[in-house]
Amino acid sequence: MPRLVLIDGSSYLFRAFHALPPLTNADGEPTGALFGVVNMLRATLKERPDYAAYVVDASGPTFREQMYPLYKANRPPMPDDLRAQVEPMCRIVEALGFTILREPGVEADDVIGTLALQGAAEGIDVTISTSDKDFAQLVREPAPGQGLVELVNTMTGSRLDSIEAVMAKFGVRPDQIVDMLALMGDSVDNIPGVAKCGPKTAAKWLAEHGTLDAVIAAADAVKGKIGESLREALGQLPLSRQLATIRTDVPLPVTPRTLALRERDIESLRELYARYGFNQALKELDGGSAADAVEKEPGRARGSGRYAAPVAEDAPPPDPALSAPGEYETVLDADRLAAWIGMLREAGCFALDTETDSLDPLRANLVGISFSAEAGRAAYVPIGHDYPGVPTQLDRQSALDALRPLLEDAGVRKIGQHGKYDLHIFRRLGIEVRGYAEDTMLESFVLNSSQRHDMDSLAKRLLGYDTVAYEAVAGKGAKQIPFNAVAIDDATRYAAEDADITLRLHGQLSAQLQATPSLQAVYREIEMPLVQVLARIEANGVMVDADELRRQTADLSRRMLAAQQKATELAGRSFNLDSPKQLQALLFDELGLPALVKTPKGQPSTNEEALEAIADQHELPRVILDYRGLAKLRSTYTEKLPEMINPATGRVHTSYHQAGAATGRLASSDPNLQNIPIRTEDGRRIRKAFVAPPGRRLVACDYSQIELRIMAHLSGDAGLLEAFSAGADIHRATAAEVFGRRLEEVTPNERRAAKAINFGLIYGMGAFGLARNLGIGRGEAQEYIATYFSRYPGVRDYMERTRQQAREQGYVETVFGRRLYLEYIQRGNQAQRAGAERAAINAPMQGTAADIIKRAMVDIDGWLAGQGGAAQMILQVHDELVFEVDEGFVEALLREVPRRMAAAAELRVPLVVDSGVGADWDEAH
DNA sequence: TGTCCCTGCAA
DNA sequence: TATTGCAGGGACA
Repeated sequence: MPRLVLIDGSSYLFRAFHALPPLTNADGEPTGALFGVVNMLRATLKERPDYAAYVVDASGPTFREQMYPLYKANRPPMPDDLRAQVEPMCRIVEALGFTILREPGVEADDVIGTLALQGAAEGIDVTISTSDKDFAQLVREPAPGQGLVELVNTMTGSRLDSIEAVMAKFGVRPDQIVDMLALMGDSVDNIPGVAKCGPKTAAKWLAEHGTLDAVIAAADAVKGKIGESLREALGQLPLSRQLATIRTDVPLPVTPRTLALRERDIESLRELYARYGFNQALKELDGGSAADAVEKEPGRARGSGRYAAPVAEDAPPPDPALSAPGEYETVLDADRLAAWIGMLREAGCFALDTETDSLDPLRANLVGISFSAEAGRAAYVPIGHDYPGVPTQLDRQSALDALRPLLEDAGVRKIGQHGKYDLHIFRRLGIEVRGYAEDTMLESFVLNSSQRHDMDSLAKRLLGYDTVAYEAVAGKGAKQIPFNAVAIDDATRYAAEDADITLRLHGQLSAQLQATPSLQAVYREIEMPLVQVLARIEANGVMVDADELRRQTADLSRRMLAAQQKATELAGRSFNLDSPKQLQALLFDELGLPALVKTPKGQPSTNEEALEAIADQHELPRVILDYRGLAKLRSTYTEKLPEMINPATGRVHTSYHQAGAATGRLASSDPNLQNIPIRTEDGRRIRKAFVAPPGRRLVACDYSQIELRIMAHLSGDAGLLEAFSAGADIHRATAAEVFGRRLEEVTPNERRAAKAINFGLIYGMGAFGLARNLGIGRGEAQEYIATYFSRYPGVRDYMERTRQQAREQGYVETVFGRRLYLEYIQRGNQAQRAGAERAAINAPMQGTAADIIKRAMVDIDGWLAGQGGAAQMILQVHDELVFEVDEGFVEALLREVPRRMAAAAELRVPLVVDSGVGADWDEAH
């Protein structure tokens, strides 16, 4: 949605004049207010509004003075030092590309009010940039076809973007603000009000009566001194209300659409900045073009590259404050720590980061803590540095004890970058961080999941800033030293910057999120609540029977050896069975077997499909296939999992990546517990090693066919909806439709084919893929697909709509509004576009399923918190949740969890949850 | 030592 | 020429 920024120029000028020291340039001209305003405007430009206006008061009387001659009568004349800055300010504002508006007869407020409502009505999101609280009366929430109206105060960073936010700040709704202002009066503007009535009283009355008129009507009933004051003021109140009302119907020579931001006039800016001594701004002008060039390098494509960064955003101008080193303090004594804690508490919101000696949050030791509540200012508290000659640091326990009340205070909001890591560190030190409210990694993920979300990338992309690389302070590769061996001065540069940058990133990212309420909701209602849930699951871990795995390793080893001997015999020479390259030479060159499958690089493939294809021509391929299956299980699972047991807990703790999969799914690593085998007998045995401790059981609950159900919901196809509503076996029902059978006539083979079709549809399959999967001809596969679509026309239409939508807007959405941007859908080559279309088909289903289970996890976690530790969530595998449960609590859990999972979304088909109980994961599944 | 390639496990 | 991931071993610079 386009955005219009309306800047209340007069209010900023006054604020900056009084807030900043009386600076002058080399010629002695006053520049303080100018400096403040220019910085504010450059910050505004960084957010790249589509339209912008800088609104100031014209000279001469306004309608308010005609209405009430005493209006603003006691306002002192503008100081000369300020007056002198007005003209240069206008020149800079012009040169920056803003339109300046000055309307005689009305105040700047009325011009802003009029444009704001016009803009919102035209579907433009409007940001009013002001330090004047009276504008709260204009706040509007977005409606269909209409933009929102929000307030920001760039000086303080505060933002009022919803009715709720206004309520929180003033205790009344935006539409009650004028009534409140009338009751309170305003001594600065000389608006009369009720004596002794401040915001609290006004809000109380309005909460009771709703409107000023109702308060007036009920005035006789108000008791006490304040009641007398109210009755005395009655006559004045309607006038006060009128004076406080910002007009929204002023005839203007412009409309929002005529306020497009102009190209900035570099030459004039250079001259003006030089004249007034704005060196940082000047540097930005000169450095800007170089930074742009750097940023326009293509982003690193990831994975298949079917989607990646969407429209390459132009590099933001580098933050000038970043070109100078930030004001970073090393905190080495208790007094400074106390001072910082006081500051952070006062700020109410700060960025937090920890430094440790390991990447594994369940093993890492705390080395230092950094925080920042103001851009450019940050502190680093070293507490675990350890090298010859290290300065005296704060004692770790006393530092933690000092920080604990702040960190555990839910009323003080913390901002982090991948804060789940820091939550683990503090939890292991006995501190439960509360008020973990913002995570820049997740903000970035929700805004555009296919970009990178590490801090270095974010800083580069959003701030045009190169962070101090970890390698620069700790070295890299074999020479890397643990962070506790890094010199404290270097550590401060690195760690304090992390907190500083996190805070700045949040400023940008939260503003971007505000612009899209659906994304804001995904972030606020799904991702942020999930952070603590995932941290708990990771901390719980799962019990693994190492002895069982060792027995399996021995068994696998024995069978691998036999296969190896057999293979050597068949090949007539020894070779490395693990080497695709050697295998390729042996099979296709020496033995002359046909190479029917190619790798993506064009080499003859030795993968399963290729070996199966030649298994009837030679004995060797079958032996290799057997060997491979065994080797995979041993190297990836039975050997590795025992090594992953955390000695401190005796359990295996995976790590869930919340910003891992572009569709919104979680990913798991170290170890990956989302790909434990199940399909073969040998593989399934590994699940027997995932066990419950004595007195407990494992309970597994999984969604039945959730993605197909989502397809039914999204497509609205009558046949599919009916099948699910009737509780049918969906693959059997599909087979009956496609093959023209009655349900009971469907053969196992037909059901298998139907299942392949159903899954293929979820992945955007074509006839070629289905043919290969089923081992049938392309023509036959095409017929199946055609028949499927004729039986389920809603699905066909939905797929076409989705492609269309993806092509037109560049992204697709889940039921809950999560987006996946598809860069290559518009500008890729043929293959890339086709790939992007398949991803577009898949993402709404996969992503909605991810949204649903995430919601269920948050809900269930809340429920479990009240169950006294009788059960814990220990695994998530995309459509399945696994719990470790006291034996006596199993029944209760089975009553509650499937119900809550099924209730996590209201679709046009029921969500069905299956569950199982056992001593190990295999039994429970 | 770091990186790419091939392979294969899960939903 | 079927989606999303993680990870192992080999090969090579």
